[in-house]
Order: sequence, then C-alpha cells, then structure tokens
Amino acid sequence: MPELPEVEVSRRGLEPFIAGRTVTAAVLRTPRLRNDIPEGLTALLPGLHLQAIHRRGKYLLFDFGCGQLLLHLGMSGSLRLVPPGTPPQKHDHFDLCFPDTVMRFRDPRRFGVLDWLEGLGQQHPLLNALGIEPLTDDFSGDWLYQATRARRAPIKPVLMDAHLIVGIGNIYASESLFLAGISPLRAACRIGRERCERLAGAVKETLAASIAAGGSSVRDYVHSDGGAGCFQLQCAVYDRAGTSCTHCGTPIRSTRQAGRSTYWCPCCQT
DNA sequence: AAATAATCCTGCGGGC
DNA sequence: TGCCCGCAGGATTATT
Repeated sequence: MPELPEVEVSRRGLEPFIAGRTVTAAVLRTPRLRNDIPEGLTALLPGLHLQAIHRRGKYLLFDFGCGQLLLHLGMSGSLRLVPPGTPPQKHDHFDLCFPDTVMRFRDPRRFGVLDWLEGLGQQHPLLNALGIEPLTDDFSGDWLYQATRARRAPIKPVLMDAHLIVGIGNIYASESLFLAGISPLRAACRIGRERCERLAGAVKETLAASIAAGGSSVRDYVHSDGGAGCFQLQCAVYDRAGTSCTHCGTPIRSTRQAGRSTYWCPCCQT
C-alpha cells in the first residue's frame, strides 16, 4: 500500500539508474487503469531523454523536458527495475525501457494512473488541487492549527484529505496520531495550538522514519522481482486491534471512520 | 463549504 | 475442497 514514503523511496531508488538515459522502447499491456491511457503514449516515448524524476504527493513525475509522464501507484502498484528481456507477469501493465534496464510497473488492482502531459513546465490537472507537502518547512504546527479551525470532522479523515495535506494514507494517519497522543475521533477544530505542533511533528517523524527504513533497502525494493514490495515500520497501532498498547498495555481499539479502519489506544490518545 | 457514500479492481482470509 | 462474502486501500465523483 504505497503511501508517501514508498513513493519517495521508489523515486530515489529509480533515479540513479534511469535519469540521464534515453528511452529505447515503451510497452503497454493494459488500455486503462484508473484513467484511459493516452493512445500514442508508447509511440512518443522512444528517443526521449529522461531528465529527472520528481514527486508531488503520491504522484511520480518523469520529466522529459518536452513533457512529463505522470504515474500514481494506486493501492497495489509497484515499480521495479528488471533486466531487458525479463518476461512480464500477470498485472505487469507498463514497461519503460532503457539501454541496460527496464522500469516495470505492476498494479494488480489497477487503481494506478498513467498519463502524459505534453509541454514544458506544465502542471497536470490531477495536481491542481493537491495540498501541502508534509515534509516541507511550510507544513508546521502553526499551519496545521490555522488549516483546521473550520474543520469539524474527526482529525483522522482530515489528516488523510489530500486537498489539505498530501501523502498521509490510512496507515500513517493512525500511526502519527498515536505518536502525538491525539484521539483519531477528536474534532480537528478542537485540537489546540500546542497539540497541533505535536501532531505536525509526529507526521514528519513518522514519514521520515519510514523513508529512512525503506531507504536502507532501496536496492532490494526496486530491484526485487517478487515479494510484497512493502516496507512499513513496525506499526504501533495499525492492524493491532485487541493487542496490548506498546506504551501502556491497554487493548488497542478499532473502528471505522469515513469508510476506513482506524486504530488507536484509548488510554494514550485523547 | 464540508462531510459522507459510492466507485473503480483484484487477492486474500474467514466462515461454512 | 471450494464457494461466497467482506475487506483492504487512494482519490475522484456524486450526493447530501
């Protein structure tokens, strides 16, 4: 389940091996994922020079100067580097081939996005409404405090609202709230300045720690051709309903918020 | 304006 | 053993 850390680790793992190279071929095996994939995509890519890979939220942007390839991993997507000639497996939808390696996109549930944006310095419409990047200095306790004053919904779904803050998925939302000692059920507007400060810090810490954990195994992640392709830190609360809180021993509780499972310690989180 | 529900899809685990 | 059901997840869209 790629959240921001997995996307960033993929970006860092891929860039040294394919940035600066020229595309030799592109192969598409699926006509649509979450979007209709543009008709001429595989024809226009060969010969283009990949300048850099950027990330915005959970989107990866492959920058060719004259245009960008936009890719979202959805909920089950992964990117790997495989040797040329490696036979594709089920759910391998797209290959971007370079002289000595192939970037292969696999996505069993097909919630991913693959699109092309022609032109220099354009911004894809899917990026227009995205919120703040949580790992930048702009995202602070003060920013979070101001941004949540009019939000009466529980803090957990608010944290996951990509129009407000990008990159925080279901797992890291629960984990960040645990670290900050804040109940996921608490109305966002009823969290004070000081606790917003703690929460912003907890979000940064949780995401950064996960990137660091993945970062140490980037090669394995991007180069492995099997396995879950998922490396999240040991979770303190997520998917631990009924087990003892690591801090106080109270049984972890779970519920559903806005259609998503939420986990928290009723003792440590208020 | 904000909050919620439905939607896309496949794999997997539980229950019978 | 195998089938059915529910659930998992991100983000868009539609609906209150």
